[in-house]
Amino acid sequence: MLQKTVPTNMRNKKVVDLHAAKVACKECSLHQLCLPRSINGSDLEKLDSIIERKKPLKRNEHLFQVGSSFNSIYVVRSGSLKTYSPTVDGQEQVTGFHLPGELLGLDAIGKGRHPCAAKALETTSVCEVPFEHLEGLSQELPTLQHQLLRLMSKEIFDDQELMLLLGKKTAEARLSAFLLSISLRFKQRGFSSVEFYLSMSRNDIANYLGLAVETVSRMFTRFQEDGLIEAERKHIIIKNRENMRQIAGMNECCDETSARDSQQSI
Amino acid sequence: MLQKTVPTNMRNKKVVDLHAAKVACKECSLHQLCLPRSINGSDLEKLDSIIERKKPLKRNEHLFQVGSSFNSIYVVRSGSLKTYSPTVDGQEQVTGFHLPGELLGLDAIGKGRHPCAAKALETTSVCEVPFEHLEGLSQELPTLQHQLLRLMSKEIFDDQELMLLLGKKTAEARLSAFLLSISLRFKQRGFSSVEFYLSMSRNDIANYLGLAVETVSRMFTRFQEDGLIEAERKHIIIKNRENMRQIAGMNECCDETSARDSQQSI
DNA sequence: GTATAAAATTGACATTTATCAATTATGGCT
DNA sequence: AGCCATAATTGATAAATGTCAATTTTATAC
Repeated sequence: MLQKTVPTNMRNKKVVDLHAAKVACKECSLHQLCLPRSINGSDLEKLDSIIERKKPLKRNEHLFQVGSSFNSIYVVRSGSLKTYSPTVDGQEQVTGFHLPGELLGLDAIGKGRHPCAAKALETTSVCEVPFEHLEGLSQELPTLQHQLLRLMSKEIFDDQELMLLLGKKTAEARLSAFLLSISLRFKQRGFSSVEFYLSMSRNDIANYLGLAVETVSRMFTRFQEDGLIEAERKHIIIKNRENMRQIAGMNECCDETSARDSQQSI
Repeated sequence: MLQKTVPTNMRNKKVVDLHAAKVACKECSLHQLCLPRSINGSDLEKLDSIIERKKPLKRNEHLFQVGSSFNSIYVVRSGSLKTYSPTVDGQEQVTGFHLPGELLGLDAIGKGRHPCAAKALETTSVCEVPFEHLEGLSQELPTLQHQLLRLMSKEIFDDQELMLLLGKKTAEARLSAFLLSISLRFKQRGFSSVEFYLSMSRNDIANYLGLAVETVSRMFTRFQEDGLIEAERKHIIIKNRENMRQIAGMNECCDETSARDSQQSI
């Protein structure tokens, strides 16, 4: 049941609004969790039976709030969300954006409470995976346990990359890396990596990258002047990926690595 | 076997150089992994049998290098290490410091290669836990699987806290939060949270916090002028924890939460 | 114990990015 | 379709932190 029917035109690489996109199961991060070759049909049904589908969230609705008790992890099916934590001074820190096929809630296992909130950036639907059931099933199915550990490890790895960005990079390097990251993730989901729509505001981007909105806005302007991108609001076209890589301080290998990894698991 | 004999004077809260400290097993992050109440004697032996003790590392020796293949996770027994990733421009980004009882290598599970290197900051000994065996044993022992997931979740959570620090906080807030974090971790291991020795250089601290060495040095000076700490090189005494909390932008609850969590698991 | 290298500190200055303020554009709603 | 709140852009200025350079202190090696 997870492998939602996907219109054929969605499978082709084309500009697509996440709002309308259903992720192909083959691209879904749960692919290895729910459809690994090593799991046979009846085991698959077991997994399928523990997954609950929630009714779609509207824009700005919360999937979970800060401090709410942790019961399930979630997988984005369509749309997108941001996760954010409150800071003492009443602000918020955006900790991540979540596209179809990506998991939410892994940071809550330890304490049993969600340290961040998750809010839909657009109309969004998710699969809910009750954690107790997932743990139980992982106990039976070694490949499922393995995949779960891998996905959590990937999360740790990705967070460390972001730490590097926040700690060491200039504003233009941060924005460039951000756009390339989004581009790659679209590509991995079978959509165009050259032309896409951002579902988050400039404010959210700035917050995520540890910059002021104004700085992000200026960087968008500069990138256009320099012919790196075309941007009209949320509609982005990557014009010169190679230069953007250099600005982001990425060597080609980074991109390759990520791409390779994604084929393996996510 | 993991519960290494600890001199009684080490169990008391006193100033201690990590160099000489062996973590008490009760404080060890592997406590729940290797000695959970729900695991009986024979199961415990199974776990014990898969753990290998490595000969101590000397200062500046590597536990693993960037890109080396991932086979085991490691737990610090005594001493301390830093983990760091190379950046394109030949610099490095310090991604973490690891005190006795803390795990290393969780970020490598996903790709099967270590994305960062681990280097001893002083004479350091570690337990090596072959990952395949750990996975296999987790398959048998639900509590072990659960604990492993919890520890990975905690790592994700901690990384997100650091992201917040790097993205939103001033230099003084970063250093203050850093010192409080170290202080708390000493406390959790049964050592003084007021007076301790840092095993890392100012350079490493600056790198970790995304600051210039000079800035860190100036902040140390300012903290002393303001009576927040006494610092002579690596020897630190916390004089005014409450003010430091405020500067770090932490509400009291943060500290509590961390402390509570640590009792539960780490 | 002395020489040498490495680490830490301090000051002067440059640069980046944040902040404040004003304007324009956009999207949601009736 | 038009109004209003929100989001985005742009400019001017200020503040924080980085960079460069010099000095002092500490650690390491012979």
